[in-house]
Amino acid sequence: MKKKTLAKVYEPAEVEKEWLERWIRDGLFTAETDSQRPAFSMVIPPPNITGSLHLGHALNNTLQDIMARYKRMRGYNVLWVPGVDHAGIATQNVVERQLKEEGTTRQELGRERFIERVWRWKEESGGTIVNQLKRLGASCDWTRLRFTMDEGLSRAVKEVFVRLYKEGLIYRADYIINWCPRCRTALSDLEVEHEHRDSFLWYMEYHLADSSGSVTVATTRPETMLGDVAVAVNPEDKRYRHLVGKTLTLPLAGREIPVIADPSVDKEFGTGAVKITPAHDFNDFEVARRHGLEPLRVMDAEARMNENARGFEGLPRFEAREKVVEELKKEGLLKKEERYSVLIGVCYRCRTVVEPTLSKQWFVKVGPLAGPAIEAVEAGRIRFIPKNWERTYFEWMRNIRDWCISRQIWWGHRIPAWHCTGCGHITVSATDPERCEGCGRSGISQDPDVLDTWFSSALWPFSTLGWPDRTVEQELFYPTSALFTSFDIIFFWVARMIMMGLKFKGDVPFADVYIHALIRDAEGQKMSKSRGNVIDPLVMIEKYGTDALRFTLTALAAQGRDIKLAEERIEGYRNFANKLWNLARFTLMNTEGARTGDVGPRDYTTVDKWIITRLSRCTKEVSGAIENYQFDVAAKAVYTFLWHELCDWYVELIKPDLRGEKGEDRKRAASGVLVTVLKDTLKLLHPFMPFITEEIYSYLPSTDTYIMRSSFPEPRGEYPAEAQKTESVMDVIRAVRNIKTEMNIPPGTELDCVCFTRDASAAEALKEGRDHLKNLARIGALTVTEGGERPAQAAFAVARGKDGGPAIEVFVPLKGHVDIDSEIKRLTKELEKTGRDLSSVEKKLSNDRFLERAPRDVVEKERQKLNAILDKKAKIEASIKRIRGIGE
RNA sequence: GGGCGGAUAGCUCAGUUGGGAGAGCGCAGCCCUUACAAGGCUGAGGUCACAGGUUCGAUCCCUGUUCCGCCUACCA
Repeated sequence: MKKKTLAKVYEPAEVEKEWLERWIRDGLFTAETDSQRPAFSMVIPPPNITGSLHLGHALNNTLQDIMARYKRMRGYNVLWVPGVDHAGIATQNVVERQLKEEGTTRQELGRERFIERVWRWKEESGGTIVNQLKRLGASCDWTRLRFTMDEGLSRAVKEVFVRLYKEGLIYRADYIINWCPRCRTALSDLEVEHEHRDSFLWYMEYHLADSSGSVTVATTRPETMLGDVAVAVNPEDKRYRHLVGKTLTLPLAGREIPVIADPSVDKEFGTGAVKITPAHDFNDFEVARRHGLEPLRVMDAEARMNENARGFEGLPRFEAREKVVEELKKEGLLKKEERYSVLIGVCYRCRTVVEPTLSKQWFVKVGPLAGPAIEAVEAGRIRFIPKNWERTYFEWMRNIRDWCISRQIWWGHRIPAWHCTGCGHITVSATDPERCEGCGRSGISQDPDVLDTWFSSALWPFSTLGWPDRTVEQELFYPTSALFTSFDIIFFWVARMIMMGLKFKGDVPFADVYIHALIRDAEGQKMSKSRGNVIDPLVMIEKYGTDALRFTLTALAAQGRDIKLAEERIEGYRNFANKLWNLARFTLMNTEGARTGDVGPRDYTTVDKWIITRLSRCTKEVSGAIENYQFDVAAKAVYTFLWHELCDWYVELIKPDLRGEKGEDRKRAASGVLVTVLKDTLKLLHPFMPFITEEIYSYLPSTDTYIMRSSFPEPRGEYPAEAQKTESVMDVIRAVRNIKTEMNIPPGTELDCVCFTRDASAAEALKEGRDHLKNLARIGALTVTEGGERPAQAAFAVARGKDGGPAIEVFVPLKGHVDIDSEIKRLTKELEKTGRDLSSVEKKLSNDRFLERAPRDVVEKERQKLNAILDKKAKIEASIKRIRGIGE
């Protein structure tokens, strides 16, 4: 327990640094492998090694950390595995950019030296994101930090590749894929993003070889016509039926191509005749395949026209497009140019327009893997939260296409396949082979391609636990308990992990998938550097503290909705942290001579029982909400309890006790209760705001060294009767305050107060609470009776708790402060409100069908409501009458 | 084209078995009451997008419409 007085304002910087070091030093984040306690495990969605912490990371890891800390406090042996992704294309781009500045290229450097160079870069700059995550307070087991290019993980990748290949689930084939001409690599379908762009639809005329006529085709990509192998029409299309089977002369190229009939052609679009370029269009590829037509590739790796495009060779594709259009125009074959919005695919990394290209690539045959993955979710062995994401998952899984996994880059897991120069056989092996397994010759060379980065990510939940070896970690922690991620990588990552987990571990990789929000700016725009609307979490941490940032993200993270974040929100929760800080400061100022150890029910006053009741409710709500992944609900529950119940009311109510006005015993008990409540509250808050809670806890008389190691609070019991009594007192205080404000009476003015109530308990509460009324409503004499002569010249209000507590008539005699007009105005307003309530209830109760069909308790409730309203209305009316009487 | 989500106070959003509309911020007035002005007290503000339907009763359930997002897709 530290001993120093707290500063007036909470200063996070030093505090955060200190606790982070101590937590790690004392191994508080480290999972045990010899524990009997129940296990709870998660794997972090590995951020890119090139990355820097953004708000998405901050939210994702804050939520995981809340769960991890909560589960630890609940007694679980928690393993949260951290790690970083090697991010093939992104990382290679970073290093290539460096090389460019140095005036060289990776090709000049050579593969081996380039890879060395990337590793060096990783050692120097790759730790950034890890340190940023630590700074966020992420209680990952940092002793188990993994990297997707680690030796162990690389072994897992090879093992998986080999086994899938042997089973025929990985194959190599000539197929049309998405090609990025800038990155000069193949991309998977998911790595292509779609954009609308303004362009044209060009109508080009192809003549029949026998000059007996022509066909006009419409296209958005004229340059690919050089690779056309056919023109297709719908077999149902009467306009073209007579042409099917005839031969056309392809303009500019002079080749002869057939007219074919294929049902995929839309009669309504364009001219109803479409050119078929199988080497550069997905649909055309399929059509050509159905018709046994040989594709013709007309572009090279950088999307320049190749030797098959005679006359255009060497031209970049878009220049070729202009030239093709121009030449067709010259020959009078361009019939029309029509403005058209095209949907194009761009590389998710560099935004270059992707070129669909026929090439030899490696694929995963996904169908057989998808089946069990769908079944696991259907059967509820994996649960998506919120549930509606399951639909999205199914939708994609049921329409999945084979996954292109080879990338023509250097940084990544090299494909464990060796080509024989002699017999052409491919040897696939987890260990580097000496010779071809087909012919036994030694002339073999490894496939130059590397694997899609997501291939290794797909193995993450078990590769990080030591697979393919048998390890204790897998025994204890697989399947993991929960995965936290955002919806944009359900396909990239979540689905693939499920497939691989089921395939290689025979079990799902996680039980729950919690899909959290995406963060946008205050206007709802996605944050991006180009928009300049990025809020940097690190800057926010500097400015407001980590806890404030964490709490903000959490409080805004309602399920199924994006977060719109404005800096003011963070400021608001920084204020909350400061509120807590000052509560602690106040508590410590009053703990001298406090009872050590927990105080118990015997010590509780009515007011104590109220705050204990509220605390118990809050405790239940917080743990229930966290268990259900409703982190925002949990955060708001503590927020309201701490600020608006504990600080606004309880502390104010017991201040006299703490000053010793009720004797030494009560003083010590009161401060004991305060400490107890504060401690529980800190524990409730610790998963959300780890630093400030740990700091404050260290000043309190505690049995645990760390709040992080303490147990999550259990409810301390509820006292409904006492809670109601306190609420009554609070209601009267509010009524008096309201009267003073609305009557323009300075709050400090001492006025007497007369209360009428027939409820014995409420009457007792008010008598007991006399001092509270004096202190918090600043009243003079208090009279409490069942009823009787109503005070003349008095302002009036009916105090009644929200949950239908007993009615209390509150009179504040205004001798010397009478402002008849404003009181009448105030009461009239109140009367109008009551009248509105009345008519809605009366309407219900006068409806026979309501009386017949509504449940009895509902009807009874309405009757009581009616009585209460009528009662209140009568009282206000009487009061108005009396006041008028004064004026006359 | 298919799918998903949203429309509630000036702004951002809660509202989970259909039964008297809530919070935070902002705004207005008052208050330096020795934990906190990064504070306290009080208050104003809403035909719950629109039209139907189910029901005794709908912000909530169903249908349709409008507007706004997002995901997905081989109409060239």
